[in-house]
Amino acid sequence: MQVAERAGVSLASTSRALHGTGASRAMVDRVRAAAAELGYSPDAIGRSLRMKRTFQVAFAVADIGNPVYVEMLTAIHEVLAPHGYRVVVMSTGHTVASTIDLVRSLGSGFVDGLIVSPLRTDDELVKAIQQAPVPVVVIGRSLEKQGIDSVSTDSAAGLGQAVAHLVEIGRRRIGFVNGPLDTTPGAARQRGFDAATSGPAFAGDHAETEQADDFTVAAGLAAARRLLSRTPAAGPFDAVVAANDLLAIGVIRAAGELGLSVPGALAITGMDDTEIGRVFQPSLTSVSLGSAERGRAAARLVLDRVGDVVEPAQQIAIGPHLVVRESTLPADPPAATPADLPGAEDVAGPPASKEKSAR
Amino acid sequence: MQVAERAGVSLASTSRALHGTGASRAMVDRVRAAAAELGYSPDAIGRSLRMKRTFQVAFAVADIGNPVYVEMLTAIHEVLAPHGYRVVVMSTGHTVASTIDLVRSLGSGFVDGLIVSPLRTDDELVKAIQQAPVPVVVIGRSLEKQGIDSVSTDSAAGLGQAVAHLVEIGRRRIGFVNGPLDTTPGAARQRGFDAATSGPAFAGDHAETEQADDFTVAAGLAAARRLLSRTPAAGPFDAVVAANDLLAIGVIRAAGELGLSVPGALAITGMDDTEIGRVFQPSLTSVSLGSAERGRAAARLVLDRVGDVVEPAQQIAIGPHLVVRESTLPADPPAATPADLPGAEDVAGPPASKEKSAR
DNA sequence: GTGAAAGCGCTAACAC
DNA sequence: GTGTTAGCGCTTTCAC
Repeated sequence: MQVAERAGVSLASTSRALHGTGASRAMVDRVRAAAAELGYSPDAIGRSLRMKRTFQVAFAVADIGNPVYVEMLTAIHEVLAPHGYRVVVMSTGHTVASTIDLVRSLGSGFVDGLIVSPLRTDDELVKAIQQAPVPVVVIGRSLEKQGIDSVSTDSAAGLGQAVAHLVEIGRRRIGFVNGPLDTTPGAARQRGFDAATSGPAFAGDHAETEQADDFTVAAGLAAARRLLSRTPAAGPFDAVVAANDLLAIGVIRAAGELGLSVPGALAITGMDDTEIGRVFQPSLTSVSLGSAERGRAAARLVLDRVGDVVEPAQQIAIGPHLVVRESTLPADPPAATPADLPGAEDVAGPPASKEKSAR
Repeated sequence: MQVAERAGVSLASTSRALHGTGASRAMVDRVRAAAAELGYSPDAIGRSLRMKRTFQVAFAVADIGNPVYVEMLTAIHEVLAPHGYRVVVMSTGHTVASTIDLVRSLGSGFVDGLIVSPLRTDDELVKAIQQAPVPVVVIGRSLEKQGIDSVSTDSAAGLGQAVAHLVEIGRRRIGFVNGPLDTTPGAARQRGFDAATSGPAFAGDHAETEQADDFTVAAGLAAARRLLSRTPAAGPFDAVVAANDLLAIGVIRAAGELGLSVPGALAITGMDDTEIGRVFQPSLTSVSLGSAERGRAAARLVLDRVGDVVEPAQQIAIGPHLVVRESTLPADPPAATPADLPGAEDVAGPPASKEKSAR
């Protein structure tokens, strides 16, 4: 700041001039000019120390490479950046313990808030979040009762939508390829499948689950091989519900290996409605969980909180909705592309830069 | 810090005890205990102000959603996190001007270094980078002569590899679907294609370029439709080289529309070797540009620089290499999946968590 | 509307 | 090996 003082005014005035409040036109001009000349921009750290705000928000997930989290990150960034907030990417690690460490590390005050989507949760983590020194928003299961801001979606209901759709197009023997049950999404989706396929409401003849080791294509392929090698008494499977798009693509590949046409012999649904599913051949029917929307909602929540809104914990729910594409088309069309790019039908969301890319 | 002083020692000792240097066993134990009791962790901002280091590095690209950048981000994070560095995600915007603004903003000192991969570059940006107050590493074209650390790859040569491969498997009439020419990658790849298909070394009969509006699936589909609607005098195209994987997938879809089998009637190559290409049906032959490796290299470079290594600007080149998959298989196999998951053959790189995902 | 001065939390000299 | 002290760059009272 000594530098900008070359404008012949005090430190205080310089600060005031550069940062809005209470300075005369003349002062502002003078200081601005001097600052421009010297190529000066105020030090973010000094500012942070004084103001006790870093203008940074952390986004933490287990695996930043996951398309779903990438969509969230993009959305979060888009909401936060215009407000002058930077986004710090962090990893929760794969265990609850490492996630707790992460939350505790907020104590050093390098961010004003945290958006976290933990794969696994327990009471200790909940407690750590409750005691966190900065606002924390959880994307995942609802924690309203625990007094924690959260953005959730009903993936169990989403699974119900997928099953209902398959039954509606005449499928009766439905397999479910799920990911690890000890994860929050894995557990929720299992609940959804079980609910949808048990009781008199289920019009199908058979329902069966096979568990994949992970939410990946490779794991989906392996699990689907196991599932499809079995033939239920009611007859061979005519549909498979996958717990996410990556698993679903593994299932499609397994179907290919076995010479099963998709959707002719085997209809397949995914979940998350990711780009990869939209452009796949056949394009993938998927339950959208509104990843971008959840990201935006979470970002707005932290923004509220850091702006010292002190209302009680909020819970925002984003409804799942099914997007029907080729992989569950009633008739088995030739391997041609539909008139427009698959996925064109569901450009309902924001006019975001979906399918954008380069280099 | 007043708090931790409850341990009955001075501020300085507390700092020393918590942060390594020169404190007795007893002191360390005592302070650690007190700190643990009070749930204290040292304030990152105060520390930064004093040390003039933020322990943060920014990673800036035009579009964080692009799979290539996601791979880089993951790799960068993996290298930096163990060294105690946080990663701040930023956007370069789509114009050179906005990228220049970004570089200038480093003046406020919120990060210790920047890794940037600009789509477009000009002299002014180069100058801004040279004058930047913190180390900047550019991923893209080589800027060694300009005294800027850079990590580059020879995508032009990579295009040559793709063309050579197609010629080798007997293709003679090769189309090229490129992205915008006014981008650094677009220009380089055009140069590569032109070099590979002109002069006596080219054993093919015809070479022709069609430009897409963007590096996306949709743009690739549109461009491929235009390209394939033309029939060169030498005969219909029997191969298409795409400037990246997303464009290539657009080309595959266009081929589907026209009833052209891939690779039977039309062999197709992509570039970037992304997950989406690896799992696609048919899996995509692609020129790997070592995204993760470039990310790691860039991260190590900034790490060197912030550790005040003062050597002259470095330039690290990552060689492109072709990964052959189904989309250019000499014979047209039935639509079955190969024995293992496509892409399994090229797990040469790090044992990274490729195809990892969840939720 | 402007200047002077205090102090955010920390680490690194510097004495002892 | 430990305590004392200065000061990093900024914003914000508090006087004027």
